[in-house]
Amino acid sequence: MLTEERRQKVLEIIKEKGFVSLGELSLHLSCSESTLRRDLEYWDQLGHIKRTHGGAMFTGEQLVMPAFEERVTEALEEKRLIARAALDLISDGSVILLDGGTTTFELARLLTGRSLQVVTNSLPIANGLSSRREIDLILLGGYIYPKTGVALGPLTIAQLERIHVRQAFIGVSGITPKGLFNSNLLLVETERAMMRSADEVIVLADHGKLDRTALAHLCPLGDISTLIVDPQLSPEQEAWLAKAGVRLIKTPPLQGQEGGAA
Amino acid sequence: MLTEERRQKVLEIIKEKGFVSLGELSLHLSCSESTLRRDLEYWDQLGHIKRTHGGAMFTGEQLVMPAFEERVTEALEEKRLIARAALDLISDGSVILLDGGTTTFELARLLTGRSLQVVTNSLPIANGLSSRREIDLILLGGYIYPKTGVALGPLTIAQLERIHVRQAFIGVSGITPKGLFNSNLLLVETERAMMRSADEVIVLADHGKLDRTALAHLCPLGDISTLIVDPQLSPEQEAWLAKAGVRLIKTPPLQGQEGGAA
DNA sequence: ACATTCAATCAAAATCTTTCATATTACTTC
DNA sequence: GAAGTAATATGAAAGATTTTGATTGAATGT
Repeated sequence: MLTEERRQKVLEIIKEKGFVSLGELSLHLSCSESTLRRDLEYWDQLGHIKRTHGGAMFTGEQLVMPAFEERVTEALEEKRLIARAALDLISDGSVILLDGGTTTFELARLLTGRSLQVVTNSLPIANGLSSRREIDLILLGGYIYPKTGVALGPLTIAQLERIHVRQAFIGVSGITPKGLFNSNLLLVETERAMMRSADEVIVLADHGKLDRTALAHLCPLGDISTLIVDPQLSPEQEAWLAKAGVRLIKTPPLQGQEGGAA
Repeated sequence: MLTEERRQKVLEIIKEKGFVSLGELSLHLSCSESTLRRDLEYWDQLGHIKRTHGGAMFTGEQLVMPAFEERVTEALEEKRLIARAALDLISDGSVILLDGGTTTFELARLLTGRSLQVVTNSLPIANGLSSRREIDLILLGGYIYPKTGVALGPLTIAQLERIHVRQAFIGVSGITPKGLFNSNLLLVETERAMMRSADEVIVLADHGKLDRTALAHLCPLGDISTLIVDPQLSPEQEAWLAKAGVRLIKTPPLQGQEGGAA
């Protein structure tokens, strides 16, 4: 097999799977791991993939999985449905803000083709949207938190003070009757600034986030306009959300659920 | 068989299969490998195929990669040498600013392993550096110019006013005795702000940029501290650069790259 | 602390480029 | 139309490059 041909196959596999390990690659292609490493290096240089310890992930041409956390695949279908529900709230030509996070990332993927102004502090989202001509992208700068690739801190907050958006879509780690939580103190500072900049605050969360807390308290429940969640939440949870005056949007139940078709 | 006829067959086979090796080609056509190589060379020149080690691949109708990645390979070796020369100017632990552009991108690539604070308005650079733990990354936000993925405009400028860096590395489209040029008006505004934020302004350019102008005038020559360029510039060019008081750093010539010559 | 995984290096194999002599084609001239 | 000449195409060989798989010590993640 020709060098180029093999490289194409390598890229194809990575593109298909999102992430591969070296061992997995060498199952498909008969050549040494050294060679595969070199191929990964090659595509990495061209920016189509990103090498990681143990393998590589696709980052090229399209909206891609965030290069950051592996939680992405967790509850993926639910996140997609939540993102789709969020999409329905967005009208053409408006200005929205997208927080970092896996669910907002899913939402970003769905925005293609819509004429919008999108503000975000998330590197993966900016990445995916940057080549879309139909979308005006405004990136929030600041200190980049390496773990998730979002901009945080005083610079980000200062920039938010000069920006006003119709809707802000926020992801959180936990929701309890006490309010919303996220895992990082700087992050919640930044998210508070986002909320101040928005007419409407829409929180995206799967039911797993309910009744869970995290390190940093973001705000009381009353500060948000809308919560979009999948329908698998308990009646009690629904009750205290209603009591706090949160507008609750439940996604339709999973249709093709069951059995992760291999 | 006529030459033309054989060449057509060669192209046809490549188009059909996508990839072919030389051996495979010579099964279908009875002539020497030398001749087939010349045929591949012929079609390669016309852009219908791309020669590779061991054979060739069809490219006639394939889509081309976006502008950014394409330009990367142009004068790549020179850019790398320029980037390497720039690297020598950076001391560990310092704060640098990287403009967008292909040469600064090469520089960013070389930064891995150095403990630095890096400020950039370039999405591709931020991408590459975001997971490096040894590097503190500060991203400049703003309107993202889709063509090159850099942040521009008033938001970016406002953010730069709150930042101070030791060295700013800037890429330009043209350099003449009249000064520096770039292709985008918003971009030069932003770059001026970068220059204001830096103690030292270092411009990276290959010799092809000399004596070329572009749409937007950035600044007179006197405003920059240092120009790093490959050594293929004319004596006149060197003269007017010296006259303007620009510190000129020439990279070593391409061929004579010392180092690990075995 | 451990087991992986990585980057760097090396030698062998494959392939490439260059060069040259020969064969073929095209063109000129008579 | 035939012979001679220039231009191009071909095949083969030598030396330079590239690719590859294996091996090493270093770096990384649990």
